[in-house]
Amino acid sequence: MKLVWQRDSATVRDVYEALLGRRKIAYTTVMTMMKILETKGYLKKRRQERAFVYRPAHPKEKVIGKMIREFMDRVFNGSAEPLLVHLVRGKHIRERDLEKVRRMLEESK
Amino acid sequence: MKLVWQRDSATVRDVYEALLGRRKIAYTTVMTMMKILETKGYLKKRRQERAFVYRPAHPKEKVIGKMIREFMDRVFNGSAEPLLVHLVRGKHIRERDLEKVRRMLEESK
DNA sequence: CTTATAGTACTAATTAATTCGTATGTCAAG
DNA sequence: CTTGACATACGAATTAATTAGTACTATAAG
Repeated sequence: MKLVWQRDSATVRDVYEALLGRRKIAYTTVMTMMKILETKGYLKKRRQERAFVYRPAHPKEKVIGKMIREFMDRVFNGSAEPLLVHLVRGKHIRERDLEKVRRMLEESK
Repeated sequence: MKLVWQRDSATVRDVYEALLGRRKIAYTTVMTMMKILETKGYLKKRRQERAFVYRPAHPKEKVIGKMIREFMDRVFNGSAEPLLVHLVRGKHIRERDLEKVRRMLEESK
């Protein structure tokens, strides 16, 4: 998914070659993965020339939002607050970013 | 895991009965799950009377911290800031909780 | 027309996770 | 001593996810 997002659209070959850099994998494996992502509704495909070109079916923001929500549901029974607390209190986050968040919160007041 | 945390310690039977409330499941299934959690280092067991009593092997905070980090790595390539931004901007979080976070941030300044 | 190439479709093998059954042991009640 | 309740150990069946192979098609080069 990330790879398709980065490129906004990508063929199986594009993704295949990008993945090859990191690990050994078969071309058809990538094909299968992308087909599954398609049937699950994360990618759309469109024939272009000989090959399929895949693009995201939904805006990235939306998908990530859904992932966050699922994570929250699973780990914190759906409430965001404890997650925030962890993030702020733990050493997950750099001081510089904290400052950014402070400002954001001020604005949205 | 959640169930053991809630109880601080639990037998297979405890967990089994708690799960039964939600879905049909076999006693031995729960046993296997807990044994796996043990070999993976999430639970410790200790014989008590006839049965094993399981307790968390690590403090809950620590485990959850690890899960958050893994999630961040996977989804945001390891940086916390975009996750924060999502949480604050999206409708994941109630106004009341936002206020709490604001206060926390002020204090930790 | 033949062949090499790049692609898909379909199927199959592999691996990992989940769920459960059977055999067996222990203890307390009768 | 026998039986029933309750436990574990071990192995196996099931299901889901991941990875890959083979057959077939279209196209462009020669």
